[in-house]
Amino acid sequence: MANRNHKGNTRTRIIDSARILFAEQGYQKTTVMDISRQAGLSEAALYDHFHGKEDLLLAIPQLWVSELIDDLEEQLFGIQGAYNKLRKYLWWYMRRVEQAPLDAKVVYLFLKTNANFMATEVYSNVKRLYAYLLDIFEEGRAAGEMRPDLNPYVARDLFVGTMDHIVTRWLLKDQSYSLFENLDSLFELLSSAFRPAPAAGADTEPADPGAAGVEGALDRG
Amino acid sequence: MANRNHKGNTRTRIIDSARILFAEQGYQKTTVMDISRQAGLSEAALYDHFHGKEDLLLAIPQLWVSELIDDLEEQLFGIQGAYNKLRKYLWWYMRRVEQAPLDAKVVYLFLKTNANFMATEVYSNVKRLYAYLLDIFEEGRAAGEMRPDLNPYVARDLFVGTMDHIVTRWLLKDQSYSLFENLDSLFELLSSAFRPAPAAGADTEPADPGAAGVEGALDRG
DNA sequence: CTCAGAACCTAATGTTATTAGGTAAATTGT
DNA sequence: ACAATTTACCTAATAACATTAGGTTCTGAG
Repeated sequence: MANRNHKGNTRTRIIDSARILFAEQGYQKTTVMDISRQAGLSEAALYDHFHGKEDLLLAIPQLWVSELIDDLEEQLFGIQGAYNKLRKYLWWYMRRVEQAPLDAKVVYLFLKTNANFMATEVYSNVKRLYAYLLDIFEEGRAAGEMRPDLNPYVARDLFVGTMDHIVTRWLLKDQSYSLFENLDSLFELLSSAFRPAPAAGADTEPADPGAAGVEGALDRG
Repeated sequence: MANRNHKGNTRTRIIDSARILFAEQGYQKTTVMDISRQAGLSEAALYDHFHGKEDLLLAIPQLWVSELIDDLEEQLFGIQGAYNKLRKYLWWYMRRVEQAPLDAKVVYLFLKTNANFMATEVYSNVKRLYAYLLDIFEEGRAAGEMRPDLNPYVARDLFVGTMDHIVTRWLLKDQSYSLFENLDSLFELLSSAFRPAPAAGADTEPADPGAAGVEGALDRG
């Protein structure tokens, strides 16, 4: 018999226990004893696998996020047009969050605010995920689908900020509704932000940037 | 002599010390001893003023946020047109964050993820702050400045999400650049999301909702 | 001028994270 | 096959905090 020498197995078991407990009760209110008990070992044994509680926290979503990276290219492969890619991106991400709410909770609620997060591999992967959007916006602009004066970084902020906001609220409200509610309407709004200002009747190639027109005298900060 | 009986004075001094330390080193890494020492008293004395460390955390931004509420109406008073109000809102908020980065840091990085936050007075004030936007979008739609099919809640998510994203990054990057960089360009993008789809030459009343047109065969989540 | 209570103190107490030091099973080198 | 290591685990400290007990000094009202 003897269940020793699980190798990587135990590590996974600890991570799984921690993920559930952190997502359930929060990082602070979960004790190391809670986790080790749930994983079926002593506190000290946990420290043979992780440097500490925080190290464990950082380890939880590593696999999930790296899988996201791999899946993203896969999912967008073959889709034509910036808006189509954008839409796929949004639906795909929401689905992935819906499928792994615990990982999402750890990332959004406990990791993103953590001081050491920016030094993490998770962080650099998240950045890559978001950076993908820059290419899409560039493509859209180059193809004339999007406004010629579009700043891809600003566009990304708009897109990512909105997405993160939706996800965060959903997580805080304990996934009590569907992430896809209003998503069509949201995407429609986002899309029109990027579309070129249509110059009277045509639906491609607008000439003038600054064609705002509606607002009048605006005050400055 | 005798500096006893400060009454409310000491409470303020504790809050000020905690605000600085939390913003500097984070909530977890700041000890109650750090705070009480900085405020010039013993740990036990601190507990005569606050129920505990978390209670103290929640108390920090209370004044700031309630001042925001009061100031907002003041600032928007007399401004005509939904876009003008929206712009003022954005610039005003960024300015307030810039002026009180420590409070903003506490709210954005330590409070928003806190489980008890939703039961806080700060939370209900933040909600009121955001709810104000709903009125603006309603107004814009009613006046024909904005698209007739605009969902105010979705519009608010777009606006708030983007704003929060910009602010959060700025805070995480230690305020190393100006919050107002690209703000004009950002506002332009946001505005065009809300503007009615101009039906060939006119600038009011587009008939059909689903008038997306650009994207083709889209997959569904 | 007493007395309630405010504001503060030192010194416990309790809870957690983390470490020391050890044991037995498994693995490795010979 | 069998010493020597290494791995995976343990019990029992230790240490860092948050929080509480219980007391002292000052202040101000009656």
